[in-house]
Amino acid sequence: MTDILDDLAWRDLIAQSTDLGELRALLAAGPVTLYCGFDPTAPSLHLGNLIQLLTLRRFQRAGHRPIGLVGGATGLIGDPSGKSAERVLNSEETVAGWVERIRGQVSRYLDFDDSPNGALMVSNLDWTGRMTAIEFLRDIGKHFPVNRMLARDTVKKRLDSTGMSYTEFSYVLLQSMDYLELFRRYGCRLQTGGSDQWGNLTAGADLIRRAEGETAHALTTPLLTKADGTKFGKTAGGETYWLDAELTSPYAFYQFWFNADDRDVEKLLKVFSFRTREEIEDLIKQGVDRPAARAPQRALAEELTTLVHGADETARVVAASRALFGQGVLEELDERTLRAALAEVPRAEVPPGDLPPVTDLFVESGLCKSKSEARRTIGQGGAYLNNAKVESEDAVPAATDLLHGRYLVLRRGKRNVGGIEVTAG
RNA sequence: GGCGGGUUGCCCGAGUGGCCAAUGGGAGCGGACUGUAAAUCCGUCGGCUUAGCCUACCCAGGUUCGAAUCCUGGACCCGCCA
Repeated sequence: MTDILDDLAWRDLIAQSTDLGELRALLAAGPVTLYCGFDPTAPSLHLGNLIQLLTLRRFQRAGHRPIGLVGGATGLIGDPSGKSAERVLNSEETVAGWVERIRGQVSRYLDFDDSPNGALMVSNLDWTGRMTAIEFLRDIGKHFPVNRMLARDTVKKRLDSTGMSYTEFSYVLLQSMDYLELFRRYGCRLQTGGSDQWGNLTAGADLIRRAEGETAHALTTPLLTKADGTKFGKTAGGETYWLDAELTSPYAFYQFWFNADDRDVEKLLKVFSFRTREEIEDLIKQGVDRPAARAPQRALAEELTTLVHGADETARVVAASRALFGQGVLEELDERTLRAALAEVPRAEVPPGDLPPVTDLFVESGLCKSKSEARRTIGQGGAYLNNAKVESEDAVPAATDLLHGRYLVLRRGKRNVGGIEVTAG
């Protein structure tokens, strides 16, 4: 088996770490218990969190025991790391709801069994909830010199600008206490996270050394950036790609990977794929040799969509993508697949009877913002009805155009697909 | 408090009485296009019942046949001086 640290290094997944040599020796000596925390700051985790989830999974596959921690307590406080201004506190009920959802998401990527490296799930509310303020201040607070806390980057930046409440100032104590608690309960000796978490991770390792006189490690992954300069995991408009099918449809999720820039695909495969180094290098080569085949993008999209949404869902979105982009013959699609495909794209319903003009349908489906835009698109030859170019601005679909008696597939340009369904009447 | 400059379409920014739905750049969108990629080039880029009409250049009034452009009042922003 390849060394887990070598593998992570090859994948460019190591940004900062405490003593790497020591960590390597520790990992070689036997199963190591490690953890990564996920704060409930939204109803779902997103692509950025996925890197951390997969890192835990990689360690588990290498024979180590991962602990997924959900921040039932820390989510109530708000991590100031990387934030330029104080955050608004979420209500306890809201956070509690998010904790449950995120717990389910984290579980999905780890294997829970009775083996020595079976995963664990915890919430830090388990040990902070019962703690008194006096205990916290005496047992934990005593180990944190204020002068050192003030020197932390996160704090310094905020003191120079908008300031920071005592609540957020204390955040690092809670997260450090989590590490100490997991060290005591499970012998946890490694905490992973994104590079913005470096301060929090090392603070936890420090606390373990002060309180227990033992060495614990921290390892961070670099922040991913895209070749075009936009933030990884965000749409052009800044919208986030979520792991929850309700928030980001599996279709959109699949399309995100499929559309990956050639310049980014190698990086993405290394970071997200569980394929071996040889397989990944082979895919990259295929991409270079025959870019038109989009082999690396396709492999990446299918692997990640399967991982996050399951094989059935992936089969559906692959079929939907092929059909909607004109590679399959729409008329040959069975109704179930067509309906599933259209469920993934912007669409509208129209009442039975005479169909409205194509321009109206483009607006109603959300493909165009106004009728002028729809007319313009048709004039520029970029409008398609059932994969056939719309030739006239006055075009009106006929009843015979309806697929399975009730569906129309609209497309704007090469990539934007929309659907129309005639409501049952 | 005094003096001066500014506020234009998604963003930046030109426009000092009719030729202004408003130059130019960016973003976006369509096409060329081989690939649902990038780059490049071309086109497009307020709305509508589209030979026309409606709404728009910070807000409210006014002058004028006609105002983004002139006048009056107001709001906000920015410099310089106290």
